[in-house]
Amino acid sequence: MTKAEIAHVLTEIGTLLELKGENPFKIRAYQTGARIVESLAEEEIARRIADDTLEEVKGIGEALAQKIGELHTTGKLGFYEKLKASIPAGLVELLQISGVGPKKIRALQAKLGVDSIAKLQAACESGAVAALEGFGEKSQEKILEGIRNREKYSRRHLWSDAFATAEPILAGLRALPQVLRAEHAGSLRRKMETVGDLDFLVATTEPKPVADWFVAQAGVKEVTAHGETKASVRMQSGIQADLRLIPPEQFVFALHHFTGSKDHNVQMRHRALGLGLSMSEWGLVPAEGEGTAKEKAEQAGRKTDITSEEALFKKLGLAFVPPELREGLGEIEAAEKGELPALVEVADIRGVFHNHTTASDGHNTLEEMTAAAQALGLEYLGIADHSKSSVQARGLDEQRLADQVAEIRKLNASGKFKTHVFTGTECDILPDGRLDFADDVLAGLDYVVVSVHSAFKQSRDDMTARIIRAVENPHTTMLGHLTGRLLLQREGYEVDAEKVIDAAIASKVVIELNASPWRLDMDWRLWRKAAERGLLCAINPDAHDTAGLADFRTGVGAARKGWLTKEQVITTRSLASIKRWLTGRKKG
DNA sequence: GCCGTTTTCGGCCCGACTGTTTTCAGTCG
Repeated sequence: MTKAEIAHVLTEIGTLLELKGENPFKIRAYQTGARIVESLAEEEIARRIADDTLEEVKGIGEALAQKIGELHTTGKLGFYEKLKASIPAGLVELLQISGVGPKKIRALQAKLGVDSIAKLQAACESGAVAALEGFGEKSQEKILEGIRNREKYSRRHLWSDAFATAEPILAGLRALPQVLRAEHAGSLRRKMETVGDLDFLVATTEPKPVADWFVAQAGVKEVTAHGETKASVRMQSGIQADLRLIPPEQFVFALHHFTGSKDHNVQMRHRALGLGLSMSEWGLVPAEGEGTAKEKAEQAGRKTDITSEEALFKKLGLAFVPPELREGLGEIEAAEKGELPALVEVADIRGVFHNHTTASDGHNTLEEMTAAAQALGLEYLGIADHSKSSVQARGLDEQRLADQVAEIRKLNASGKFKTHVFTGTECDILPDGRLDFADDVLAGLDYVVVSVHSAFKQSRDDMTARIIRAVENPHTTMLGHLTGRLLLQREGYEVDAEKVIDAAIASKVVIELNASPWRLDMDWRLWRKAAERGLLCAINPDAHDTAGLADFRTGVGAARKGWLTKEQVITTRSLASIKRWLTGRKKG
């Protein structure tokens, strides 16, 4: 079994145990275990199973090590099969309903025999749920509403869509006279590729008018909470937005807390406890003594010297951890040792490769794209239209490619734009790993992006060998979207990323971080280790129109999540440096 | 189920909001 499949089983076990009413900490152990498995390299898991050292990984004990080993070697787990058999399959889907958790599900099953969404709906419609102890009319209504909208409400959203929704809300909050400071938090601030809901934090001494504005703003479909310190709304798009109203002196603690991630926060609290401090969204207070954490924090908050996240981290003996890194994947250890990377920034980007024009499936002409690149301050723009096999995308044949190259050379020579245009292609990787153009055609271009656009259903081994063959072609400059995934729409094709990365490093081929909001591929989780081993990254917007060029900014967010520095991202290099690099590759 | 320069047992983050309650459980983040 692959690590992704193992992690999936561990997560499933956690969910099933939850439905059984098991010890919450046991459940968390499985969830943590799943996350740890995901964070390890495929080969490390295999090695640790082989030499029986899985238990040395923090968070994995005897029981988890045994289960992971069994899954990895046999592809099955007796414990999991039995557990699954003991719980009606329909119970798991009940968890999707907003406001319904494990305890309510167990009560509904025990007293009404509910074991599916259909039965729950029927029970609500007959009024049986409202009559149940611990439930009432409102609960019943809420459950029905949750059933009706479960798809819409549970859906995640592309980071860029979430950001587009959040921006005007944040601006609206900042414009209120009672608001001293407002920020967004959560996975949006951490630049996760998808976002579940929006979190807004406001520092204020007059929370009521702020909450009132928030629940009454345009685009609100439903108000789900409206309290003293918190308000929640459901927007028309189905995305939920939460507002937290915080006294100014506690704002920094809340900002850190609600930025998360959960794993990061657990580790931070643990660290604080080790220093005799209790950490919460309210503040950082002595762990000992009388009173609730909130009471202590309120007293401490008035005289706290911590007024920035930098100071908060410093108090715990840590360097400032940028929000993108707060995933509980080693950032705290690195911050402690002063080994956090200086992350690449949007301002570092000097150019972009892999963009389309009307020659293939783009919506803007070469000149329009170049003008847009110049307006973005980019020194160079790579044009990489599709090759002839991508018929659906009007891929260019040899003649049309030659015409385009001539057009680009003419444009560069004209001096019309400051932005230099590189000639390239997004050359299809054919099912057997050959490229869609002959060597002499490829040799005439400034650079070559190779991508898979067909035969997605090949076996993992075939796909891996296919891509590696393409990567090893001496004319290949960079590999496009490693997995071909479309976030929230389509899984990527099966491929052994580790092996492809090794091949790319060996062949001095760059892998792109496709910055299209739907792709963000290669995934940020793979970048840290790959870059440490020497892989270079190109942040490519894969723009199909002028507006799409700016997506490189979204890509920078993903690159930062992957711990990438300016040096590891080739598109931060100057035009002169890139020209030297491209020429050098041709000679070498 | 995991972990340990306080611990091999007893902790494991903790508070807000809602709806059902008459003092609190469940859910959520």
